Amino acid sequence: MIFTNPTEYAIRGLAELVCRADPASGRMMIDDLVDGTSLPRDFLAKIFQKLAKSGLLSSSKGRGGGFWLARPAHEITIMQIYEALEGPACSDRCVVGLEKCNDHMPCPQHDLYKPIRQRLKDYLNTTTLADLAASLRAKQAWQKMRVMVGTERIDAQ
Amino acid sequence: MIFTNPTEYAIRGLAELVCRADPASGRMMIDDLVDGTSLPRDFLAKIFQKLAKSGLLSSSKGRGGGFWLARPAHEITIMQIYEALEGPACSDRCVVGLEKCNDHMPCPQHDLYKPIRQRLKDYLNTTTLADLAASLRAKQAWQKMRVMVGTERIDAQ
DNA sequence: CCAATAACGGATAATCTTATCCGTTTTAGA
DNA sequence: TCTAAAACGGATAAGATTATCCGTTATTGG
Repeated sequence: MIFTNPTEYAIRGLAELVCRADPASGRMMIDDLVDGTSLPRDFLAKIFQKLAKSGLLSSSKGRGGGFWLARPAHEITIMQIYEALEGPACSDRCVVGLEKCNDHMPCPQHDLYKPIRQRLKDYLNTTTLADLAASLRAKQAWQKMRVMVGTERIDAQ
Repeated sequence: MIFTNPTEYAIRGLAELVCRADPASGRMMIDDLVDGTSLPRDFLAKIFQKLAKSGLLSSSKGRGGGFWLARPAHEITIMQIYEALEGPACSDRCVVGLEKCNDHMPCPQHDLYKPIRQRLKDYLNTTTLADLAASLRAKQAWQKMRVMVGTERIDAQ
């Protein structure tokens, strides 16, 4: 509905990175990052390379290499990830796809949809990787608890 | 961002239908509907056939045939068009794509995004073809006015 | 009843997205 | 300095989406 496949991989991959990277260096290899998850190794590697080029990630080759955030997790927003992968201002088209619709030549739907679009943008702009990592940790703790209590099959999937 | 290409074509095509069909019968042929627009004839025909199968449109073959709304324009919502083409409940996944996330096993992001998703759904559920047709008419009148005043090139696309 | 016409529907093509593969380059540790 | 290891990057494959084509079927007006 909102993100493409690669963008979702990126978000999940980055959240995993923040959660599980070596605390001292913040660094992690793709192979380590991927295991325990269902993220596709090669494809995610390509995506991370793109994120490195766009300046969200840093990387180094060779032994001891890997990826790490180019700046603190609380300074990387979902919007930045989104735009790095799907291009800038990719959320500004007319909702209903009428032709040549923008703020200067609006159709009435444009104005009706505007607050919704704005709300979404606010979410994307204020939610950071730090938040996502916290969410991921919370979710994992939650699942672990459920397994212990033995209710994990009740409403799985 | 929200709709696929075919869904946008459908929305535009249906809005055109409502605006320009024969007022008495509400009926219109694909060929007439398409001209004057940039809508792709054959592809839109396929989409309209799908909408006919799903019960939003009625159609008849042969001479004097064409398409017409199966019920009044104000009773057809964007959501119905959307679901006819992209499947039911297609807007309920976890925003950030964490695995197995739903209302029973939420991640925190799930709850944060919920009101935004709800807002969007409300819009899709309350906006009807009648509204879209009105928007289309307003937009066309607006453009016509601009052409007459001679300012149409100032901020065109 | 015939011919023109319009939607129908299956086949196919084109394009874009998603995914994988593999040789290359870089780096560090032994 | 050599070797193993890791990201890099180009090529390619696989699949899904988007789009077109064309013969078929149904309908109606003449």
